[in-house]
Amino acid sequence: MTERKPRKDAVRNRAATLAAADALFAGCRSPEEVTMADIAAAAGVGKGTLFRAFGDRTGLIRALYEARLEPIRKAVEAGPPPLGPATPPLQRVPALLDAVLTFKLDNRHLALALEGTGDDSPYRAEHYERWHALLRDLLARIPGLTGSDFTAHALLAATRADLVEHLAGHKGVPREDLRRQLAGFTATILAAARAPATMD
Amino acid sequence: MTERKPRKDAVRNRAATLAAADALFAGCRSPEEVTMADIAAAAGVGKGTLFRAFGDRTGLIRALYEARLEPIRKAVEAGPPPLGPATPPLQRVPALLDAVLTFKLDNRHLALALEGTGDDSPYRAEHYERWHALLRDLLARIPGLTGSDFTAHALLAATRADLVEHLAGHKGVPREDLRRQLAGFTATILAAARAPATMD
DNA sequence: TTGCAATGCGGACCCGGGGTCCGTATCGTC
DNA sequence: GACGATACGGACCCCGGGTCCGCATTGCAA
Repeated sequence: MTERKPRKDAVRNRAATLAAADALFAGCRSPEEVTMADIAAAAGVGKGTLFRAFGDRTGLIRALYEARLEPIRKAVEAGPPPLGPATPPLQRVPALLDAVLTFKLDNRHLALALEGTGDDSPYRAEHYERWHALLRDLLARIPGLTGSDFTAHALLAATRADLVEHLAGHKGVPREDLRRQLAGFTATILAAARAPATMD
Repeated sequence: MTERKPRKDAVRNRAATLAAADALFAGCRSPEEVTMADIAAAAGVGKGTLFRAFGDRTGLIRALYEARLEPIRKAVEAGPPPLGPATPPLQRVPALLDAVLTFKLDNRHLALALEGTGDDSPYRAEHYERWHALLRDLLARIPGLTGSDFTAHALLAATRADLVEHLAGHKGVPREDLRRQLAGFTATILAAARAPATMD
């Protein structure tokens, strides 16, 4: 009912804008130095068009981000192990976190831009909710683990875009090292499930 | 040599500005809606004075933040246990993290404002470096724990201002609950030191 | 007390970027 | 080919961070 098929030039412009924005963000040190006018110009489009299509800056970035995230989302929702739903929690949790980390490594600019919008916290984004809920439920199914809700938040916090950027970008930690570190950290927590903590 | 004693009105204005800024940040939902002009007006001071005293917006916020942080810093550097240097790592690490969390709970507005400046990541701030180095060294002294550097980052990430705000502010998690959750999480990691993870 | 640098004050001003508006061009249909 | 609906684009507005410079205060010295 509220479904109006969009005009052809609209879709083309939308695609052009996304491509241009992606390129610009990828080629800049800080997402802040990419202005909306830049993107419009690079896409060969007027600013009005850009704002009509995405609402505002955050909308544009979010659209880019989710487009990139799509394959991973699918792999998680209905893919083969170790990411897919048929995997037991003890293997799936590390796989999920590694997927998130890998994604942020591959899309540093986007993740940074998204978290850096500043209008509201990244925790209100729906994709964060999804990741968190999934992780929490998996953790809850692991016997011996308590505080799955907070633990899920904490694990995801270890993959925050600016932390990844700081370690991989600024400090020069190699990709595989970072993955190993996160895997080790995750394993530490999961291992504790079998030898429950005594808060002495 | 480069030490010039400041004029009296300068110190008074500086103090007035800090007080006004603190009050304004405390009374607003989002730090973004407090403008420099607002602060200047509330302090009964011109914008020029404000920028002369603190350099820029980040400088002001940082000054506020560090002033508030001072007592904790001292307690950590040369205070009694469990925060002081005489405490063995297994007790001091949880104490430190709880202190950080408590501080952020008590100064949500400041912490949010500081992380939200957006000009560069919170990981470049010197106080972050201090916390991280201290935590890392403590963790390194715990036998059986590996990856102390990353673990320190991850633990601190669990106390990020916007996460705290999301849980305590938006989701309404009570203060004591949050502290317990973080304590539990920390304990989980420390406990794993005695029963090392087998990354099967 | 008065003179005189030096230091600080303040608010008018600038600038750059996000977001809007509306006359005009394009699309798609009849 | 014509005409309503839809989208375009860039001039325009607004607002906030940061600057500048003529003027006031301070503090030292005579």
